[in-house]
Amino acid sequence: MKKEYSETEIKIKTAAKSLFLKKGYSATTTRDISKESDINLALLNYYFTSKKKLFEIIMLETFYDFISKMVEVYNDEKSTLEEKLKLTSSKYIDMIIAEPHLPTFVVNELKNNPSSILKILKGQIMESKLVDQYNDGVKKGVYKKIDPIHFVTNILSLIVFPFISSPIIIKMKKFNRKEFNDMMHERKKLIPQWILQMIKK
Amino acid sequence: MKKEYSETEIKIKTAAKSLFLKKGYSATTTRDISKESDINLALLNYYFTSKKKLFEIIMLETFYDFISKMVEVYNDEKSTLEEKLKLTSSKYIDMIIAEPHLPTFVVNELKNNPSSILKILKGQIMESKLVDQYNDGVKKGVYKKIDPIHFVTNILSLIVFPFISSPIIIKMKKFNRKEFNDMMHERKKLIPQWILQMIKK
DNA sequence: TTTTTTATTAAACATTTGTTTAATTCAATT
DNA sequence: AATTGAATTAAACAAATGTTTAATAAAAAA
Repeated sequence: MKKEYSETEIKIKTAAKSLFLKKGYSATTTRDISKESDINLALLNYYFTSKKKLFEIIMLETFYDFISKMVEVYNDEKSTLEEKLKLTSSKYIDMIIAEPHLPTFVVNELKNNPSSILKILKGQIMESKLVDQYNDGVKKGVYKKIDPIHFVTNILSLIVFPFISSPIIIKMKKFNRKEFNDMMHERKKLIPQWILQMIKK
Repeated sequence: MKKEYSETEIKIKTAAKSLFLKKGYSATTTRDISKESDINLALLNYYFTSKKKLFEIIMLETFYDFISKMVEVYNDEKSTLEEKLKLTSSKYIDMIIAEPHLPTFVVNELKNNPSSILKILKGQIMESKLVDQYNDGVKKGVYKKIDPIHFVTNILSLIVFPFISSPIIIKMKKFNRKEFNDMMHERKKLIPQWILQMIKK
């Protein structure tokens, strides 16, 4: 599964990831990548065969990082449902602030290439500890009886979508980047509260 | 503001919109458009000067449709806050089911071209009747005192994001397209309820 | 040291792509 | 019917782009 990459390969991958995330697959040229990584153009094909292959490697790694961050938290045995909500919000918001292009990139590749990406995604979410805990709450009569897919969907929506629509928010509130990020940090606390209110009877 | 388009211009625009929405700007070629619209390649430049100009026209029209649907409902004088929530959910979900590529398209162009798109967006949302009604509720002590930007953001997040992440949802639940759409229809009722629970004290 | 393999480079190649040209057809006007 | 201007077409052009080649440099193995 893992592969050891040489120094040049890492240089290429790093530059390519940055460009693919920022501009997407089609708008990124191999010459862009060679320039950004400061390697000779031919080395891209020498090491990665083709632009497409290189892209697929990066895409899979990126998507894997994105999903596994969620899966880990959702399947933690010790934490409560509320703690899981807090940790997920916090981790994701930090991750996306550090890499603002991540959501649109993932979203686009989901659309263009759903099958290959989604191999990663087995039952790790709908059969997670978090969903169990939610279902327990339903049985105990403290949570409303709604298909947990809505619960899972809503968490991700409230966390991720604001980043995707950041230009709108920034415009509407006349924010600068810092003020926008502050708003996102604020949501780390708010989202878990909101989610709990949504599911409570 | 408005322009009368000839039959051929409409054929070009229709095909171009469909392709730009599906594949994005860079991945759509002028030859794709000429083929799909069944017009001669040179006519694209004859009528629209360049691929870029054509794209900008389509992008602005599309974005305008997307936003104005929200602005209209939000500024309706007669309806209550709850009615506005219901109507927005319902209208948007129907719109996106009919044009599933819309959200990712808007999202991408927001990222690539925020300034030109957002000219459309003045204070029509943050100074809307809906936000007034929310602020009234806060004053009356029935709603929690939180910056209304969160309120507005959450509405759009819960409506739009599930479509963007549809491949994930479909995979997790082993849905087909119809079952996914049914889930979205279900959310027309649920989202207004959730939003109200989120803001209530 | 010599040989062999691996890494790197500049240049070339073949397509693709956006755009333009120049000729032709069509429609409206005189 | 003749003329004018707009609409349409096939072909060509120039630039961009992904990939390959063939030569050279560097590193590893003998």
